[in-house]
Amino acid sequence: MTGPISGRSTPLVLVVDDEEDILELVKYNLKKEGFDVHCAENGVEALQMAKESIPDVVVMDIMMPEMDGIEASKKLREHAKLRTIPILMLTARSDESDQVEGLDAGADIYLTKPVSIPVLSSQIKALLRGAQRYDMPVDVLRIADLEIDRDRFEVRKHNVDQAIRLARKEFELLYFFASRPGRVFSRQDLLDQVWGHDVYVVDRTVDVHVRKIREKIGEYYIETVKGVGYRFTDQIA
Amino acid sequence: MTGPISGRSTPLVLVVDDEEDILELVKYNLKKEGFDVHCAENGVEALQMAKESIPDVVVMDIMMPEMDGIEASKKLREHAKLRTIPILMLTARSDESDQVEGLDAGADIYLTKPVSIPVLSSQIKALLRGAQRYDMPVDVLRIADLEIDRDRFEVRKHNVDQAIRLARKEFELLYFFASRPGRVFSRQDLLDQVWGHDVYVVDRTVDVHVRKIREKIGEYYIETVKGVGYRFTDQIA
DNA sequence: TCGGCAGTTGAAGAATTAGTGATGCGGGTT
DNA sequence: AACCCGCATCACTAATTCTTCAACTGCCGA
Repeated sequence: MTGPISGRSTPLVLVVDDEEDILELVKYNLKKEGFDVHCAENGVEALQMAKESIPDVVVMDIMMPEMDGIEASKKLREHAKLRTIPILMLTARSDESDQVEGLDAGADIYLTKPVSIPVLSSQIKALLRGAQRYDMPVDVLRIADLEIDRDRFEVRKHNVDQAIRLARKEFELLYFFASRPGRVFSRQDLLDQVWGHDVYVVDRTVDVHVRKIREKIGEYYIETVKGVGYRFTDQIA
Repeated sequence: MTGPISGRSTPLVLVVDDEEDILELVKYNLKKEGFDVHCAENGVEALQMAKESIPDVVVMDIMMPEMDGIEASKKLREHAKLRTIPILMLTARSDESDQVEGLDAGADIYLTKPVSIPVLSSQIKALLRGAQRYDMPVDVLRIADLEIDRDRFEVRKHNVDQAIRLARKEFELLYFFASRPGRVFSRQDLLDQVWGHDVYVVDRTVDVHVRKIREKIGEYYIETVKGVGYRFTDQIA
């Protein structure tokens, strides 16, 4: 299960539909898939609930009494706190112009009913992933001429057959850098993000780890920005 | 038209399909919709192209020779520079398990052929919007023909590929100026605001930093106002 | 044309910041 | 218990940046 951006342990999905049996069906199945689910029966209610407990994704029928899905999307996009919530729109009508209208109103994905639960679930996960692609771990991260292998805690260089083994902290630091090439991070940033907010460590410790990484993989990759911090080189793919 | 995250004026879409007539059709229509379009005929080629000119969205058929869409998605997600690119997957097969597999491999949206151009276009725009919402906010000040990038701590000039690196104080001073174009600051103002109220430094020091900035980015940007101080040019090139 | 401001320039020393080698501590292993 | 490894820290050295100063240049008015 992809973790939600909110920091919740299980992502919260707000499902909005006026047909109660569909609502129940979706709710039941999404819960089984490991989501937390809140429900609303129309746009007004949905907006209300969204404001109270900010969901990670909204799944919404387009045809509803009171306030339809299009209108509700627009309202969601107006609220600063809700603006970034991905919206998945559902409809019985497969009318193409509806679909375009829904998307242009701010929906991220448009699915036509009947929708299968596995598909819905995967789409929701895709939306959640989109919200935090930077943190989505891959087993092998490729950058410059490096393959950074998360499972093995080692780094391979192109045209070098011997894999390079890094210590845990060295690896985590390198992985963090390599996921965000070109960006400069202060020592404190790095301590907060790689070591953890609550850890008290002298900031020059970062230097020492950077040195060890450089010793092992080469000087080239991590650059010093004097007076500011370090960055992973942006040169060359 | 939604602006791309890359900073390009028109979003670049990479379309990947092995059927050449479909490729042409999609290309033609997306261009008409205002996108820039690159094409590839299989996963290998797509990966190659993506690395060369990083697209804002990838539209990919799932069934392809050489390397299929699923595999290509996974590879894209492995590359640090490509992993945040949204992927829209297309397929002739409406097989549900394919769809789930595609999404779980890292696609963001899954559409079944035949797909209408307006829908495709709206989905692409939705993806671009989504990427803008989620991607790390970039802290870039654009002025004149400069991009002053605080995340990367460097300055880029339009039509110059080599980024310019300034020392910390130079950068801070330039950023201060560029945030307030046209306004004149006395040396003392600058010392107070950039160096800090409590710092005791001779005011001629400012001159030296201005000189170094001019050496690095060009004479044009910071003007001398005799008897008063300096200012960032008003005229936007 | 000759000072005289005011800004520019080059160079040198001071100050700040990063790199380096070594040390100590602990946890896990042999 | 002795050892190895990973990690944090420190003291020292090296490198870069910042500041200062003084000489220089160009413009303006007397």
